[in-house]
Amino acid sequence: MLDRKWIVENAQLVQQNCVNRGVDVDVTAFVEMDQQWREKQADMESLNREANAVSKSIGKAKDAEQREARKEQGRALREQVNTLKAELDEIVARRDAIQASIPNLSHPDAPIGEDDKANLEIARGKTPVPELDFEPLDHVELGERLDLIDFESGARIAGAGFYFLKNDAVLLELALQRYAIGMLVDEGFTPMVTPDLARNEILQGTGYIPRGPETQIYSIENQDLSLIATAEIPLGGLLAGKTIDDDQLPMKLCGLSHCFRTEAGAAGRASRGLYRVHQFTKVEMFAFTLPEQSEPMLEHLRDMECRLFDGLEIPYRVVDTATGDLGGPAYRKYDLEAWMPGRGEFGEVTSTSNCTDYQARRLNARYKIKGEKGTRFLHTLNGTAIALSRAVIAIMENYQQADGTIVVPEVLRAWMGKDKIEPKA
RNA sequence: GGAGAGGUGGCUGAGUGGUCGAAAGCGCCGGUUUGCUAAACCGGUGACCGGGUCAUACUGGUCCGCAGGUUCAAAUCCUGUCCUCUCCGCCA
Repeated sequence: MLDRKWIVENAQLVQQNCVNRGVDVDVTAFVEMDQQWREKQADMESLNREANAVSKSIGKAKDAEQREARKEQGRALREQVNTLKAELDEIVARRDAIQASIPNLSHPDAPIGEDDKANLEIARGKTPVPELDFEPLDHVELGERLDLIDFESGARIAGAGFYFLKNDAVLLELALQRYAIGMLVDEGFTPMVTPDLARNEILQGTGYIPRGPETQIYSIENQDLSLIATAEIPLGGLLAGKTIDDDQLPMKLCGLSHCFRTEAGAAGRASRGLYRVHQFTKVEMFAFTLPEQSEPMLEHLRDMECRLFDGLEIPYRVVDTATGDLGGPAYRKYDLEAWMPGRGEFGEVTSTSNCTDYQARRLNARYKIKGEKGTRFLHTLNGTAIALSRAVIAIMENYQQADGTIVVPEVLRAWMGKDKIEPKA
């Protein structure tokens, strides 16, 4: 969320930003409620002061009669405080609800537009989109022919959207994990295998809504826990409620986790096969930084994504996400979209966002500059290193050969122990 | 899963109903002393939300894991919850 005082002081700018992002928020109402809150707060504090004074004087009362009189006075005052407190709570609840729905500010260079159609292609990967001299198959077809993915059994065991990876697909997934994590560790990221579940409090702190009609999140019945949708959740939660020294920043982490998404109502041709599933494995980058470090860090995360996909020699484009497509916490976001011959179009494979202090404020993650007074909110960034399911699609489809086999990308051969995926003899 | 102990400031740790936002020590900051360093000595040193100020000063409130409750008054009593530690059971 944004800082309350800052919103009040920049109401018009905030309102305009909401418009640019296509979010319907009444900032004026927020400002009014904040004003009311401040007034009532002052009233309550002065009543409290009185009541405290009376309470203190009871211990020093001369006799029982005086003591009883003061007790009565104290009771009456506390009564008033309670009434006022109830009103105040109500105002705060409504005010905070508006505050929570206000999205982050947007980077001045982010393209302004309603939805993903306004996204701006800003770069291409090193590998050009190939001209195939045969009709390419999509990964579903390939997976079936080479016995790599068993959607049918996945559906029987857990429902549509679940799958078994088999045979070389498993080796491919493991090779990709090892490839990505290796490269990240070399760049100073601390690798972590995270919990696949998190408390709802942490989900909310990172900006995910655990329950409700539009939720993407699986929650555990009778427990205050949900399955994570991304390692961003536990990694962001790592510093929730904490204050760290500035000399520990920037902090670069990479998390390996499973990701679970309900994907309610998202079926369709474009989400066939592995493209949109309920569970997948992902290597995620995450960074906590000082405010002045976050913009260069976003470029760094994007560069890591490019290097990973250039290394795999997969054609892709980089997209600068439009304001209307940013989602609440992101100040700026880049997506990598890999060429997927089976679909005949680019498909999103990574996404990296600078959330500035928006996420940190909700998480209450702060830093302290040594020798200075006070604390301030960190900046947080996240970026996909490799989302296994989608990277697997890109590899299968781009590396398929006319003879139906799949060549293994050079950089993965050592990890896979082979250079070609072929039908079993 | 069962039994027990405990969660207090940056850290260690005292505090069982009012004089406690909290002793003491450590650490940290400033100073004195001192060939340098160290030591010693003196002083200062929590966070959050308001009011106030150009900014200070000044000032009100809240905070002792978290959430409730009892009371005029809670770090202290009660309930729930989370976490940590020890023992037992179970298990990869």
